[in-house]
Amino acid sequence: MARAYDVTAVERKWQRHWDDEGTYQIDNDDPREKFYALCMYPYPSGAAHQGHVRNYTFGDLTVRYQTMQGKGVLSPIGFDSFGLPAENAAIKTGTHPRIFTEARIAELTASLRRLGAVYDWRREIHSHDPSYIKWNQLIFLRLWEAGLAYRALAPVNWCPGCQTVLANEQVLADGTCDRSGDIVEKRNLEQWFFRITKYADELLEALDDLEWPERAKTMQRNWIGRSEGAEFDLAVQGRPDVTVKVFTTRPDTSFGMTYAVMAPEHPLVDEVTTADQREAVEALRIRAALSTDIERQAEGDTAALGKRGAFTGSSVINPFTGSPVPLFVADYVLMGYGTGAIMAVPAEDERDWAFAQQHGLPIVRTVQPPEDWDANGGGAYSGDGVKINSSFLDGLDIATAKARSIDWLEEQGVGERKVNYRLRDWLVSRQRFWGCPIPAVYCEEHGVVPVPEDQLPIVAPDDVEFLPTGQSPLSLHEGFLHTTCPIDGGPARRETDTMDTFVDSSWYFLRFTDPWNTEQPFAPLAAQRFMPVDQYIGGIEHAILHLLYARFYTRALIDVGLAPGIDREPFRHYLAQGMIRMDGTKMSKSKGNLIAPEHYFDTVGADALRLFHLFVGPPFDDMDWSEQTEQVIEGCGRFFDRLWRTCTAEQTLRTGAQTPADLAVRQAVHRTIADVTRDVERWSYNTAVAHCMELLNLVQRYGNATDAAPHAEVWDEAIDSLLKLLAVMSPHVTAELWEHRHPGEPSVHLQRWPAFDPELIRQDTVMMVIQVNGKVRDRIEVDAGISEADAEAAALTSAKVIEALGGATPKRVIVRPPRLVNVVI
RNA sequence: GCCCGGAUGGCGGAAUGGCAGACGCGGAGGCCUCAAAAGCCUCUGUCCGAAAGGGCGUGCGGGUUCGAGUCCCGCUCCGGGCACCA
Repeated sequence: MARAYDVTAVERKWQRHWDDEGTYQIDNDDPREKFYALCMYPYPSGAAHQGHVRNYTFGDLTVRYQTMQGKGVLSPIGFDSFGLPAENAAIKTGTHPRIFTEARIAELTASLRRLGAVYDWRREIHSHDPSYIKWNQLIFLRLWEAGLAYRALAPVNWCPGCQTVLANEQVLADGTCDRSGDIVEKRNLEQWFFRITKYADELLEALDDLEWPERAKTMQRNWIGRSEGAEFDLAVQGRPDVTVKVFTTRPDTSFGMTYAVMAPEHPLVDEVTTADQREAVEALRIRAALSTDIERQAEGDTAALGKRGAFTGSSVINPFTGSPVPLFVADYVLMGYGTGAIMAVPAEDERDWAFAQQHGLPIVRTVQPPEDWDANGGGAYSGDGVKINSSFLDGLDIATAKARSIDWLEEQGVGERKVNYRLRDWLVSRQRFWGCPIPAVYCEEHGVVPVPEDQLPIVAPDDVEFLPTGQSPLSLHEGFLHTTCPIDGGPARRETDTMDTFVDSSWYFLRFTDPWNTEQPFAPLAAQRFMPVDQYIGGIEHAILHLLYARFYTRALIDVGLAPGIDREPFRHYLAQGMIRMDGTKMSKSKGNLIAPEHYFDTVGADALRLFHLFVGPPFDDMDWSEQTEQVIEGCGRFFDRLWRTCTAEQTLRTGAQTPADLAVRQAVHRTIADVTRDVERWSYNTAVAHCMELLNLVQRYGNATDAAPHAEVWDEAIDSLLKLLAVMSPHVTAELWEHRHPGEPSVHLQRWPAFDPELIRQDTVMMVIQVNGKVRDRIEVDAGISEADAEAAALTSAKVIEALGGATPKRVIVRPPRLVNVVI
C-alpha cells in the first residue's frame, strides 16, 4: 500500500535523533521529580516477537508520557541472558552459549530500536556479564552469612541414561527424557535454598497495599497459602516409641477421622509397614517416584485413587476417641506440605471421601449437612453447620469447635495451634553451565566454605565441551573443579551448580539505578533516589514466581544491609499484560507460532504497529492474532496517512471573530485532552486511541467544511494538541509533523502534555433520558443544573411519555437529574 | 483435581448500576476517474414493517433492584497456571 510519506526514512531519522540527543538518558543527580518506568527485562531469544512489541509499546508510552509531564524518567533496559535455551543450542551446534546469546541480544536490540522504544542505553545490563555475576555472587555470600541461604536435600529429575539432572521442561509427558528417552527418576541431591518462608507473613500482608491487579495479588496470596490449624501426634498402636505428626485446618472434625495417610516419601514409612504389606507399599512408592506432582494431582478420579493408596498394616490411635484407625500410604498426600501426613475425615473432605469409598473405610459425619444434602447426591460436606458425633464439641459451630479442639489438644499435651504455609523455600541450585556460578568450595577439612569476596567474580571457563547428554561442562572441567580451601589452602573442589536465573532477575532493577558501580552492587543513595519502580510492566505469567522472588530479595537485601532506606516493595504499580494467542493457544517460540514485527516495520511502520497494539484491546486482556489483524494494522497505517495529509495540506485559514462552529471544535479538542489524559492514567490505551481517532475525524470535517475556512487559532490548537496526545503512542510521525509545523523549535516530545480548560469541557445542557418502566420513551435536552422537581415535571409532560402511559397513573417516579427519569406504572 | 481469568454485532472491542454496540476492521451503496487504486460521503445487531414505528437482544438458569452487560447464587464452554492449601 502506498503511504502518504516515507515511513522508513522518518522512523530512522527520529530513532537516530533520540540516540544522538540522549533525550531519554538520565543522570542520578537530575533535579526533576523521578519516575521509574520498567518493562521486565527480556530473555534474548532472538528478534522481537509480538509479545515484546506489545510490552515495550506500553512501556515506551509510559516513558514518553511521564517525560511530557515534566518528570525525570529512568527508563533502563537489559537482558536476562543466562538460561537453558543457549545451553541447548551449544549442545546442538557446539557454539559457546556466550557467542550464541550475544548474537541474540544484538537481534533483539535492533528490533527494540526499530520499534522506537527509548532507553538510557548507558545503563544496559546483561546478567551473564562478569560485572553482574560478581555482585550476584556477593549478594549470595551475604545471604548465606545471614542464614538466608542454606543447603538441604531435595529431589531432582534424574535421567539415568544421560547421567544428568533434567529441567521439568526436558521431561516429556510420559515421564521420559526428551534426549535419551529413558524413564526419568527422582533423586535426592544436596542443594542450595533461599529462606523465603521466613518472609511468608510479610510478603502476604504487604500485598494489601500494592497497586497491582487484584488477580495478581490473589495468585500470590494463594501461592503463599497461609492456613491456620493444628498439628498433633498420632500414636502408632503397639509401638509406644513411634508417633506420626499430622497437620489439619479442620481440627474440629477429628472425631470423624476414620483412617490416616502418609506421603510415600515419609521417613517413617519403613518403620510402620508390616511384612505382609511391604510389597504393596513398595510398588506404590516406586509409582509415586516416577510421577510428577501434577500427575499425582491430575488423576483425581475415584477409580485411580484406589490404586494410589496402600495399607501399611499398622494402625494409629485417634487421640480424640482413643480408638485405633488404619494407617495408609497414598500419593495424594505430599511430603512437601505440612507434616507429610494427614488425618483423613471422609465425611468432610471430598478426596478422603473418594478414597474411603474405594477402600471400604467407615464414614462418620461430624457436621450436620443441610436436610436435602443426601437427597441431592450427598458426599463429603465441607460447609458450615452444627457439630455432631463429636463428644464435647457437639452443638457448636465450626469456628468455635476449631478453637475448642485445639485448646483440648494443648491441654492433653498431644498437639498445638499451628500456622502453615504452602510456600516452600526457594531451591536455587541448577546443575547447569550457562548460569551464575554459586560461590562456594568444598574442603575435606572444613566442609562447605564461602569464596572470599576479593576472589569474585567466579566465572565459568571458556574451554569447555558440551556433551550430547546435557551434563554440565563445569562438573567435568578439571581446571575449574580443583581449587584451594580459602581457610587452610589445602585442596578443595568448587561448587559446580549455578543459580536459578530467577536470582538474576530478582535485583536487576536495583542495579539499573547504579550500573557503573565497581565497589558494590549499587550505591544505597542511587537506589533510594529511584526506588521503588513506579510502573512495572510485564506478562501475567510472571505474576507469581518472578514477582514474589523479587519482593523477597528486595527485603533480604535491605535486611542484610545492602539496600538501606528503600521501600520494601520494589514495584508500586504493576501492569499485568495479557498474552497473545494464535489458533487458540499462547504465542511462544516453543509452539513455533511467533509473528515477527520486522515485516511491519518495513511496510506500515513502527508507529502503526504500536498504534495497533494500543488500540486492539485493553492491555491486561489476552489478544488473538487472527486473519483480520493484518487489516486492522493496515487501518492504523491509513490513520497516519490521513493525519499526515491533514497536517501538511495547504489549508486556507481565517482570522477574526470565532463562530459557534469554532467553539464546538475547541470544546471537542479540550474534551479529547481530558479523555485521553484520564484513559492513559487508567491504562485504557484502546479508548485513548479511539478518542484521538474521533478528534482527527472531526478536525478533518472542520478543514473540509464548504461554508467557512477553519479559524487559524482554532485549527492550530486542534492540530498541535492532537500531535502532542499521539506523541506518546506513535512517536516518529508526530515528531516529524511537529517539526514540519514548528521548524527550529523543541521537538514535540519535549513539550508539556496539554492541559484542558475546564470551562471548555463544561456542559450547559444535557440530553435527559425518560423511561417508562425502564424502557426509553423520550429524550429531551435540559439544563445541566435542572432540579429534581423540574426534571420530573418535564418528564410527565412529554407527549411520548403521556402516550406510553396510556392514561395510567404513575406509581412511582425515579428522578436522577440531569441524566434520567424513570416513570413506573 | 486445585488456582486465576474470560464469554457483548460478521470480527476486535466501548459502556461510575441509568440511551447496549463508541472507535476500528469487514460488508453494501454512492461520488471522483476513460478505468482502476487511493481518497471522500452514506448505510450496516436482529426480527416485523413500504415507512413511521415497534418487538427481541450482552454464554445458560435463577435472584436483588424502579432499572443489570455491570451486583449476588448456581451452571456451561473456552483460555492460562500448578508445588494436591490436608
